[in-house]
Amino acid sequence: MGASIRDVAQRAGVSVKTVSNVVNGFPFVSDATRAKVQLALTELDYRPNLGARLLRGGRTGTVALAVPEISSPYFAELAAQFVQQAKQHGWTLLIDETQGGKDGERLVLDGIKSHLVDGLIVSPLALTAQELSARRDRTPLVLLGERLIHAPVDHVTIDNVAGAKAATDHLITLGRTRIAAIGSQPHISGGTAALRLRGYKAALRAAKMPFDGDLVIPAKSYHRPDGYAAMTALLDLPQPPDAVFCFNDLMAIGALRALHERGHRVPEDVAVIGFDGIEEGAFYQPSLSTIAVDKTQIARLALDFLSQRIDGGASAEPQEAFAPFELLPRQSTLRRIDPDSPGR
Amino acid sequence: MGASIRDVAQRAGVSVKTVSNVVNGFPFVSDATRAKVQLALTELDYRPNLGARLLRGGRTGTVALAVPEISSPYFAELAAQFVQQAKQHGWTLLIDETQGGKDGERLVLDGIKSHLVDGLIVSPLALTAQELSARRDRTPLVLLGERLIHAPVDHVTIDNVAGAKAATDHLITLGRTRIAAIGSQPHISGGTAALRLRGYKAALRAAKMPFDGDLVIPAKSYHRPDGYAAMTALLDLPQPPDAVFCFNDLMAIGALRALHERGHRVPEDVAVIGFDGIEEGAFYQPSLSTIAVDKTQIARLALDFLSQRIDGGASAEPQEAFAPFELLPRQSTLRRIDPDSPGR
DNA sequence: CCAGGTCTTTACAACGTTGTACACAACGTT
DNA sequence: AACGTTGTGTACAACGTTGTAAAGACCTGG
Repeated sequence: MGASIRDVAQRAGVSVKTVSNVVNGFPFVSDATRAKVQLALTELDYRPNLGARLLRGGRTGTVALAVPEISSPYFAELAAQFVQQAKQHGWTLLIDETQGGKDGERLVLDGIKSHLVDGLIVSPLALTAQELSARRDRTPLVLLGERLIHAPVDHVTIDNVAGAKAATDHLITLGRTRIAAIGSQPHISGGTAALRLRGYKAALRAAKMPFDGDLVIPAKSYHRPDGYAAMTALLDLPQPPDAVFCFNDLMAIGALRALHERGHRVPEDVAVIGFDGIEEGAFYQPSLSTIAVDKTQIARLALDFLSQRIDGGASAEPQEAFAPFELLPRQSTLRRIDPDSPGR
Repeated sequence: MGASIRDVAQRAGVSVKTVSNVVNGFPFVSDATRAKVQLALTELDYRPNLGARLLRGGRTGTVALAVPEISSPYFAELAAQFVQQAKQHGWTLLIDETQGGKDGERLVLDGIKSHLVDGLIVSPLALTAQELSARRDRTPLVLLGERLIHAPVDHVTIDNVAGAKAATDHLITLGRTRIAAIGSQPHISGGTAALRLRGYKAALRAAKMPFDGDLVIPAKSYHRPDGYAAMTALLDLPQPPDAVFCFNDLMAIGALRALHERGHRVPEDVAVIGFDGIEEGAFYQPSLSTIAVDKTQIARLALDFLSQRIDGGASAEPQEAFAPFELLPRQSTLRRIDPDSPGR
């Protein structure tokens, strides 16, 4: 066991409370005693017991981020942003993985480790607004992503409809006429997939282009193999598309892979654009055009919300914020292009 | 505030200790009282206060994993393994990022959040054995990676020399004669880079091939742009190589990108192999040959060690374990190959 | 020299939990 | 009838910290 505040007090010849005051920077401590205590503090290598502090009603200085899948580049990069930004708030970030299932998400929300974290940021995939409202735990919470947008909880997202529309518009501007979409999720309403599909449709409508249901391929898990399979299916159509909007970058990379294997040129035969802006896309061959979401902003906004909640800006209405996105046209859509210097 | 054990006791009409006994599965509680308490427990939605438990000397059920960079695919995939395996031990995993610096690593080791975690797994980049031994914190610790191999601490790694030799052997078997290496770190001794370089040299020696220092390019941070820059430098040599062994997959992908931009065919003109076995490599164009390390095993071994330490297999000598690796030959080295089905 | 203030330090209680020690009942054995 | 045994429940203290309240030290001005 390490030294307790009691040991320090004894060594410095003062009361425990005085030590506590020094440790916590309480202003009214004379320089003389402060020095004595500091000395004892370092001599004994004192480290406050977080358990006791926590019990006393304090903060742990820890916030948790729960994502569906930490090995997915988008979430890994997002988590990295959160780690850094959290540091600036003086927080340690605890990263957890829900594995996309209801159970995992409910577990986190129900606060397995409640009391251990000061706040919670969750990127839900499966949970419904109903289940969310039923939660008992009182830990401050911020949601990420687009589900549950009507839940009574702070929420950070991006404008998925606008992003999807921008992606599709880009393909239209290039003169493509049969534009496919990969990643719809017909059985889930109100989710990211539904919003991106809406943006896709809106762009087609605005350009007075017909909507062809055969060109919309559903996907379950948004990984590379899903994009690969979807693209394969599209190429098997009697009339294959000349452009594809994938609802995330990972599927876009799977699609690019399928196109190459089947001997189609990108972007000449088929243009491909993704969504997310993961680093992997910038270095892929060809480099992947994408709608890059501002992960730094997402982290910043979410942590600001959380900070407010924790510091007791209590009563306030649930807030919502939108992080910006950016169209990054790269080789997978731009025909004539000098090899852009990688990394961008 | 949630209900405390006191509230439950009152409602059930028993003492607090009895409630505690029920909660913790203490055997000598009659079925009648047990039922009463259970009822009160669920009615009040009781959740034990971890702070108090912790203070009382218990465990938190949390272990921390500290990696240099969570956004790097290798570490993200590794972390995902740890999350899952930790779940099987009944632990929650706290992921932290040291950002590769000494300060970050020392901070973790010195136990900012000591008392909060039952154990610690650290993948050190910068810390020396000396600094490690000086640590005061008594939290059980397991190291990952190859630095500090002589420190008095449990350690999980892979045989980097053998892995690097296997990679280089593979290139030699293909008949390559000018084999470059990307990723040396001349100023750091005993680290991963040094070991992989040693394996590379051993393979050359065994094949009676000359060692050419010009073909060994140092790299600082092991990211895609580092591989890109290194490959560019190699191609500018009067006698460029016909094969490259990159010390990790990310740099290999950067190298592939550079080769493509300069119009070289892979593997016909230059064969490329990486190290790590990240998912990204399987889908790259061309798919990346690699030495795939068994991340599942790494996580399992490390958590087993930690489990032993925590459960007080105290006195035991520091242990060391090696996780297996596997040569995965793919398109970036194999000349004639039907497009291998992606994902492997 | 004292009242009243400011600055500094302290004793005490409380946070919620569990280990220890003990009380009490019910039982079977001498 | 007295005894130990076994099973079931309880009171109390302690873990390390900090908020509260109040005591002590030291000033200042009347």
